[in-house]
Amino acid sequence: MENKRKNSRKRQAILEALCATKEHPTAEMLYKQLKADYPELSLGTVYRNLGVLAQEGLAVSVCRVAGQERYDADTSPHAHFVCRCCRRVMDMELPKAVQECCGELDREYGFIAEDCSLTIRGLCSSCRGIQAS
Amino acid sequence: MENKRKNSRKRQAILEALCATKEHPTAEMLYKQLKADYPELSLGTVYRNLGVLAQEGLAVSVCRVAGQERYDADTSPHAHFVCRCCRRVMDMELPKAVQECCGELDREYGFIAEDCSLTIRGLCSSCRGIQAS
DNA sequence: GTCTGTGCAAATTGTTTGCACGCAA
DNA sequence: TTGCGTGCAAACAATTTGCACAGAC
Repeated sequence: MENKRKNSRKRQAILEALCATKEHPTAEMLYKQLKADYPELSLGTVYRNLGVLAQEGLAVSVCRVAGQERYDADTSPHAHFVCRCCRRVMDMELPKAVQECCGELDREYGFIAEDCSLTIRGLCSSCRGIQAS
Repeated sequence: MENKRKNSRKRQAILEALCATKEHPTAEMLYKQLKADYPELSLGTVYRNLGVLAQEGLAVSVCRVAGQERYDADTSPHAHFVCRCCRRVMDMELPKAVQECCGELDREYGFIAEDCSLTIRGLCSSCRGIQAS
């Protein structure tokens, strides 16, 4: 019944890298970054550990951008803005009404809300000047 | 400059099928359903036309469930509930605060909001009794 | 006749997995 | 020594794409 997980240096490194950034990296971005310090690291290990960390609640997969999943170690309730031009993912405040709405789902629909994700897509402040369409 | 698109019977059928359901089907679900009436239909055509319809604003890809994208012809602002057990996707009301928040992104962050998606995951009323974990 | 739409199958791509070995406990 | 963790490469699965032909205009 106990947690049989061992301390793995690589899992630790993946979590630390994820905690240290606000970029909401993809598995591949993490892989490339960590490859410098852990030359023998493999992409499969990154995916496997992101899965483990997600199960443990230490990380979440935030949304998909350009076909790739983005990960975040910040599990507090917040919303995300995704720029369709530079593809950055940025944190935003989550309107209180959304959190309240989750609590009311039970009463209103009989649903149990376990996870809530608000994602807004558009153009960020840097890209709005560059791009028109 | 004109719309050079021809009326394609299959594209029409795909859009109609999408309009007629609240199931937020996957490309494959649409394919299987339409295959009855259009035996020569191919899955690639469904994907291609979903892309075209999305570009024209007649359909949207709503969210990913179990690795597959779900599509919707209802492009009015609303939220979605995804049951992790039966994997149904259901419409919900979008809190007014969320729509307001989109309008304020410009002032607050300098972002231009183009699309807003609120997705809540959990257990639906049918599944909550069946499943515990 | 021209040009868009389609079937088909191959290609692409993000992610997962099997296996043998490595390493933490 | 036990059994989780990892590298590697193959497997997978959803989606995309090239090409030749079909059908709408």
